Amino acid sequence: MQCSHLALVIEGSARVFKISENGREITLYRIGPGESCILTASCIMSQKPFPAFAVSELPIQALLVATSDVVKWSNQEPAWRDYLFRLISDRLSDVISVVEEVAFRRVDRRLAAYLLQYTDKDDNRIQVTHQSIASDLGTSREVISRILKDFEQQGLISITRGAITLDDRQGLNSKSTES
Amino acid sequence: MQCSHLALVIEGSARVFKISENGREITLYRIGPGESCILTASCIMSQKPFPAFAVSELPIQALLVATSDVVKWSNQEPAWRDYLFRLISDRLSDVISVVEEVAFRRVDRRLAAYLLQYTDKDDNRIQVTHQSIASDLGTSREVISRILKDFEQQGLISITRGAITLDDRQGLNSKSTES
DNA sequence: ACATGCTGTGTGACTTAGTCACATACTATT
DNA sequence: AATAGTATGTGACTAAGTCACACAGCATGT
Repeated sequence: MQCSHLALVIEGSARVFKISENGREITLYRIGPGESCILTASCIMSQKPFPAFAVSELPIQALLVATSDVVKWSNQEPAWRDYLFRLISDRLSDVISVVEEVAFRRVDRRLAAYLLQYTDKDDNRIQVTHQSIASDLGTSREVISRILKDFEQQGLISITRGAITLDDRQGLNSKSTES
Repeated sequence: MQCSHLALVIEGSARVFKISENGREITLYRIGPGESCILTASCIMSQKPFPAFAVSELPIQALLVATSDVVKWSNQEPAWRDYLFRLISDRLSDVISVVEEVAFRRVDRRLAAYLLQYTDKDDNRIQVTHQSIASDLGTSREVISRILKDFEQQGLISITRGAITLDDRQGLNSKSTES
């Protein structure tokens, strides 16, 4: 995939992920307002192909900047250049964190952290399928289902089709951080 | 860790890696001649702390560039700026590859690929401990020892203390690529 | 030479993770 | 109510990671 434009996200969000031959996925990072698909930026500046996929999660409103302008501005505008640098650097640390997570942390802890991070603070509910959690964490659906069931039996959450409710944030939190 | 200089490697190589609480390690990428510790670059340009460790493997000869110069040149020299961009971009794809490997590929396949990549083409020998392979691939020593033993029993390699000899590159190669 | 200690490797038993093949349950549509 | 499509549950098996410890190879000093 060659990039002809750089998308500057104003509203919405997108998920950038890798996909394996057998169809498993793992999220590398997300892009929110004020950010941009830095892989695009990266492949614009270094003229290389794009090593991952991206899909929008929330409807996206974005500015499209032509590659020629991206390059031109980075020649003329220190602020723009700094913005690009910071963008790539941030993604680099994001992806390094993912490596760390996948290589070192147990799935149940990562799942607990995921739930705490993405669940609505107001109603303690999150609308997701087990499959989409699995795709985020880079594991398989069955694994997520089983751990969720475990959490439920420990009274930490309640599971319904397509949604999860957190009943004990405290407990989940200690799960996510324990040894 | 704050970075006061950017190291431009002329000779030698270094390994950049993450380390977990329990002491397990995983290599993120290596730095060779003509490259530089881009995490350093990254944290210079974005003024953030450094998210990993690096150690030299082969004795390193390097140019140290003061951070002030790094910034100044990137304002004035398009070529220097492009060099920096490409460096970070390359690291980003390196690390993304690592994510892919760890999340999706089996350890035996990764180990076979590792042996093929790092073993001396002339004498088909590589001098490494099982532990250092494990630290590279982000797994534990026992796992590596067992798979190596497996490979040995299949006649693919010979194991001696501190070194491995490849007896069947072909066979290893099909191992590393099979489904 | 031999004793000592350090580093590297082997192994069993156990837990956690991933795969495969299904069964079952919930929802929307007709 | 019947059906199709999506979501979840589960058992059985393989792969990977952990823990505890045995043992082997090599260097050192006396």
